[in-house]
Amino acid sequence: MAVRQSDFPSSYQQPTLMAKKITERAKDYSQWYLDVVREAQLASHSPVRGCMVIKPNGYALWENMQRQLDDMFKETGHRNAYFPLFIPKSFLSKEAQHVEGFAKECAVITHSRLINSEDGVAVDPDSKLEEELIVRPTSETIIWDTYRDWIQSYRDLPILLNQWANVVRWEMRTRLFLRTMEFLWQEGHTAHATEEEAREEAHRMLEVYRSFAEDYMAMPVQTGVKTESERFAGALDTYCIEAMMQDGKALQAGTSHFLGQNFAKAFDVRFQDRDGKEKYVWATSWGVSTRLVGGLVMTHSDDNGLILPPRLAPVQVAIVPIWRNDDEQARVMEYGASILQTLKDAGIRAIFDDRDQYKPGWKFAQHEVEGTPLRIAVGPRDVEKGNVELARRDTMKKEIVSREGIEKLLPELLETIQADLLAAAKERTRAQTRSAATYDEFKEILDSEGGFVYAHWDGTTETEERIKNDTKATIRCLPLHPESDPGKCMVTGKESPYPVLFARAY
RNA sequence: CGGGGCGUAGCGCAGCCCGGUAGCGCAUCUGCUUUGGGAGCAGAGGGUCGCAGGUUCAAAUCCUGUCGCCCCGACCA
Repeated sequence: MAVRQSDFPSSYQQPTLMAKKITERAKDYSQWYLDVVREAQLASHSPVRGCMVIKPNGYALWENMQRQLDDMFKETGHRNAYFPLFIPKSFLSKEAQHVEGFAKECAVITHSRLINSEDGVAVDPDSKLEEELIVRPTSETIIWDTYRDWIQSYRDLPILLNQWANVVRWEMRTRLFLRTMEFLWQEGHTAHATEEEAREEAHRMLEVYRSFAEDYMAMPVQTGVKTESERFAGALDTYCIEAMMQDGKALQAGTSHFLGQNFAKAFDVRFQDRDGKEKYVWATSWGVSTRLVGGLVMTHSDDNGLILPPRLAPVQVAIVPIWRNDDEQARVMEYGASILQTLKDAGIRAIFDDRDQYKPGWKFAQHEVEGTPLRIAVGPRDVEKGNVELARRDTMKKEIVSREGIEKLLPELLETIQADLLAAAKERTRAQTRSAATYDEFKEILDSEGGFVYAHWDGTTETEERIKNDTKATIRCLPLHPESDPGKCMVTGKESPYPVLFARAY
């Protein structure tokens, strides 16, 4: 795994918050989530409605996600590029379903200037734009407008690009990380000569997301394909990864779209193929966002705060020194510093928390609430005996181990924690996944336990809509490679070839 | 957009019903003592009470308006 040495984050020098107050999960999950995000100092609400300030702790986590995902994109042949934040209004209207999907949530730029006024500044009415600009809700349109100029021949294909960017969707109801009006994400946009190749690409990137979620976030996911009503506006097929949160609600954690030739036709992107004929290009797009941070919080954390999987934790090990007097301090500091060096040399992201304005107990609590996977405490007794006290965040268990060999022990232990978190999340998700034979049973499960529910469905949008209205549950996805398991739709009794996955979702 | 809540010190809040010129905890600063699970004592600094009107001798408090944010429901990643 890619690891990086880390010095003490500068944010740690700043005053920290008052005594932590985290609502118990069982009491109010929604409030618990907000409390954890606040106490772990991941993000805070901004002065702007629905937007957030991502604080250093939260951003470091996002950076680790970015770094890993970016490596995975590069490994699958993609390069990064950057397209503008602003999109001419006319571009949005070129693909009919795409417009319909995003029209209701676009920020529109109408003027370019402010003037002085009695209350400070006002919009200068003389600066009205000839063509209004849309703040990108996603970049298909401007990218495909550009691809038209890049593609003439089959030799120009495929184009495999990704961009890291911010996007804006004017949401009515927001929640830190899970749904904000502005969010950070990556969006891949690829162009292919054949349908088969584009479909392969969409599946390849879905697999990248699945493995990232499980291998790095330790967040098990269900993969599948969306129904027509849940499909990305403008896509022929939307593939997704769906994760189950602790409270029994599903989270769409990533999507990969097979766009067919919709955007190629809308933006007139054609190429001359080997056979000399002119054809429209096939497309995909795929993305994950800072929403993943919210998913990570809700997958692993507990009533004591954040729990981070070691592979993504900005700080993997925090070393806390303990002493009583100057003499002890000198010895403990030297001991701790040497351990820090040992860990850094072993490629572990470690910090030595030698701030003397905080007592050890305070630091213990702080590193716990911030989710640091491992804590090492070193005091005079440890110096004398050549030991350290190791504490695991996930299990909250402590043990004394010899300082000798920690450069081997700790990397293994971090991987053990990573594996244990995934196993625990898998087991929880398994327990939260059920099947319902009848509509009554379906409702009963949703109201009592929540979670994923497999049930038969007749394949119509009408029935899907009715279920949503009755129960607030939606079809999260249809299996990618369904095994034949025929039954009757739990609502209409019509034929159903296989069960599909339902849940109430974020 | 409907329902609810909240704007008072950096953060979290009390005070408002019953008007009298602003307080508590944490944080910050100084000093001393402390340090194996969120330290103690003593002292200190810090606030246009969201904004604008109005009532009044007097408004954080009452009235009107306005702006903003958060939470719960209808759309979405």
